Amino acid sequence: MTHPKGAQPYHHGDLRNALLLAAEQLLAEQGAASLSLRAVAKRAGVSHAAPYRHFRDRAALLRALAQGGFERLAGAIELAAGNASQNPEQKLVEAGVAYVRQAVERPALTRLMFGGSVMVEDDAAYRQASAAAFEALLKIIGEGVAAGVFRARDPRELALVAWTSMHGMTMLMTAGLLDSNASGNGGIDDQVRSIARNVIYGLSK
Amino acid sequence: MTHPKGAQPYHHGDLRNALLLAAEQLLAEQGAASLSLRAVAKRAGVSHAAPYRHFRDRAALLRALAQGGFERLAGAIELAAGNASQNPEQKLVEAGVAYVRQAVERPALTRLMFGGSVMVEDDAAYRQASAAAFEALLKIIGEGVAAGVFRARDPRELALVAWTSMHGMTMLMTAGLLDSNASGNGGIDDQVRSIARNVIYGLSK
DNA sequence: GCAATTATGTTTACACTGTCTACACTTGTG
DNA sequence: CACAAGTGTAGACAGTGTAAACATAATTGC
Repeated sequence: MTHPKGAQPYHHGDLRNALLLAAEQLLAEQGAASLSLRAVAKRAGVSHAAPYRHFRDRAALLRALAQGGFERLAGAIELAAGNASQNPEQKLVEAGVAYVRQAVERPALTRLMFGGSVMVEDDAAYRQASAAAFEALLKIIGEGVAAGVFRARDPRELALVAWTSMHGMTMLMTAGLLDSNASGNGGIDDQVRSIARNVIYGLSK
Repeated sequence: MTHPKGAQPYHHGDLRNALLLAAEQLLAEQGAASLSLRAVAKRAGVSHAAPYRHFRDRAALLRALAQGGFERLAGAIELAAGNASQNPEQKLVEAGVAYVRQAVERPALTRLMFGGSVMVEDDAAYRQASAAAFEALLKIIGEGVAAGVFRARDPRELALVAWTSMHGMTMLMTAGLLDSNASGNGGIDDQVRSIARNVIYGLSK
């Protein structure tokens, strides 16, 4: 530590995380398209080329951001399923609520995660993070099938149905094509529960 | 027409459409993020500022592209529903197949349409085009409810369920998180049919 | 017919972006 | 304590969106 107090140290100390934090803020403020690496550097109080010591390029930064989002998502699903009752149906519904809620709270991050513009290369950590979210869901379904609550089918098939529904709702909401703020925040949750139950019980008579 | 033959006329004649066409090609080739207005202009054989005579800015071009996508989507749904048998369930399934197929054929356009980065302002034509796609779906469901095939609920509620499922599948596929090319093109259709039927009949026993 | 107006393209210019290279400082290691 | 590796800075470059000034073609009013 040679820097006199009051002056900024030449080395930031934790720039990588500081950049991710700044980037997440800017992402939420103005969306991914207009998120400039230079603005991220400026917000972190660092020169415009400094990020290149921690991320190969802009895409790598965005990928790291998305990866963090998947980790939080998987955590939220597992937490919700754990808190819900033992009833697999209810677990599934609450997992869906957690999924959508998590996404709607961070629409820009969600669109980044699922937008497809990131990740084209097979970033291993990235794929693993997104797979973990699906596995959490798969576990709930598997238990439900074992308990005889859900139809005796390949849990992967049923999990896919649940996932696509919740994911579709998420995407439509973050795209602004669904009233994501219909009658407050509880409104979203109820909307998700309604859809989830309809998926569970089916559309047909 | 003062231009000698062999030379390009000063006025293009149909530049707006030429720009949209060029943009759609570039979109498919390299995605929306790196779609530059200048590249579009170059492909249309025109100077880099010419597009500004037809689109206020880059976003306006993208919005026009997305709007066209919605119109095609609505058309594909209606066509599929019309071709299917009178059975509302089957109509619904085939509408889903059309929806997903249309999207998977143009992944970049689809992500543009539903990516949320476009359209923030209430572009009336845009909203109308996207609403038309939903109305086509609503009609199928309404007929099914009237025929007693689907449960006696608000058709909007049921349509929402169907929409979210199909849309979720679409988004996961175009993001590369689902095997969109699992065993050829028929593979997609079958996957959609499987999910659609599961939604119709429900997950629970 | 033909001038005036409007529509449509071009050129030039500017600020901003991602990224590269050369350099400076700091920190650890022999 | 030298020196190598790691981390941050400064400057440069090509490419971007967009605005302004200008050029040309098409249209309109007489």
